[in-house]
Amino acid sequence: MKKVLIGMSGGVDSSVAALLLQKQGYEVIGATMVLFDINSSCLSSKALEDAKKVCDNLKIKHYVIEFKDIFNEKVINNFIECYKNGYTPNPCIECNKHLKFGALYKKAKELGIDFIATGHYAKIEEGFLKKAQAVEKDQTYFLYGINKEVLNHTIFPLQEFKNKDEIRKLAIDNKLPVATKKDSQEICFIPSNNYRDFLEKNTKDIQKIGNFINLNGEIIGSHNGIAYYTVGQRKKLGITNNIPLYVVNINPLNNTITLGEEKDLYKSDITISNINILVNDFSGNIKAKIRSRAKESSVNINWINDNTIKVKFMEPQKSVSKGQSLVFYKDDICLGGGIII
RNA sequence: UGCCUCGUCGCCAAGUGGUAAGGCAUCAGACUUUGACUCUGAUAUGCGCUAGUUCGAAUCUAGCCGAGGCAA
Repeated sequence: MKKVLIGMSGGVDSSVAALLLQKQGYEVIGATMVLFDINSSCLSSKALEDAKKVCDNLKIKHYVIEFKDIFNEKVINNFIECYKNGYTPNPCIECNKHLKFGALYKKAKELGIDFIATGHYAKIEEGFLKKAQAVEKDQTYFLYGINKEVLNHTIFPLQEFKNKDEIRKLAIDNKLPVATKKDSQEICFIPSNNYRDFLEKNTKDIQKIGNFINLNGEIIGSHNGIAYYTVGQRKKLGITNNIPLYVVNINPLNNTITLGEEKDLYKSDITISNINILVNDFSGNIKAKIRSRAKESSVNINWINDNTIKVKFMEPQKSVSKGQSLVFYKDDICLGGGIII
């Protein structure tokens, strides 16, 4: 019997995924990763209990695996450093790369388990990472960074579902204790959903008041520190104008933030680094997007070196933020991507 | 000191006798496994103050207070 280690968050998706694997005849072992101090978040201890309950329910083994150190290094520190330097991090992408499809995969191998699984909405076919059947829930954007080799040892049991309702229905029909649990959406280690508070509590010297300037370089107000803003942001600027103003640029060198109008947010030329390519044939009509829920657009690719690509979009993209990821697609295949610099 | 102009939400600003538009900011929801964006909703019993004219005043009148300008 094939063994599979499934990452269980305590939510509906990963619980149903475990159920499906079991029905498909796998020997399923549940694993919940403890990634940060549980006391700091009641949500997290609840999540752990829920995962356990589901495993009891399915009569499968459940491991609790501590990855605090690696999470702290690869996700939280990275998160803080990015914001300090005027970048806008995407912690979920880092977590997928280093934790779920990094440390967890390693752990599975140590335990003599060949496959890992998660409740992600994505598909794996013939070694390709493809968009989920439920396109509107597709999460390949968050998965482009994972190691290609790991793909061949990964199962996404939710890949054929058309929508979330079907999954919830399965959970209810099978009496999973988390069937009606609300979807999570905030950054997992910031349950308050306020990353600015988090930065204040977890770093020193992050508040550095500086100037808001307009496109002509004139000072038009003062900001609370570049870490509190991201390109494209409109709210919480506190600057009045007859038309709305947006952050168009963050300048860490002189601690200023440039504000402009909506029309000033569009860019066609984007450079990325930290490239991860998931296919052998990276050519043809390639499309790309710069945020999970954006529409893809055709691009031209220009390799600068092994780890840097200049990407030119046919349609200008709005609010391009350094630190966010650009992900390539060809039809429903996710080709890989990189981080905007 | 004389004359002129102006004073409407935190900011800008409609309204010029008929019962307070709008934009920006702010707040709250929705959307969303990042950050943002977006969408929806909320926000002045009151228009510098005090009297008066009128059925009715932010809108007219007088005085006062405040801001700016012109003149000596």
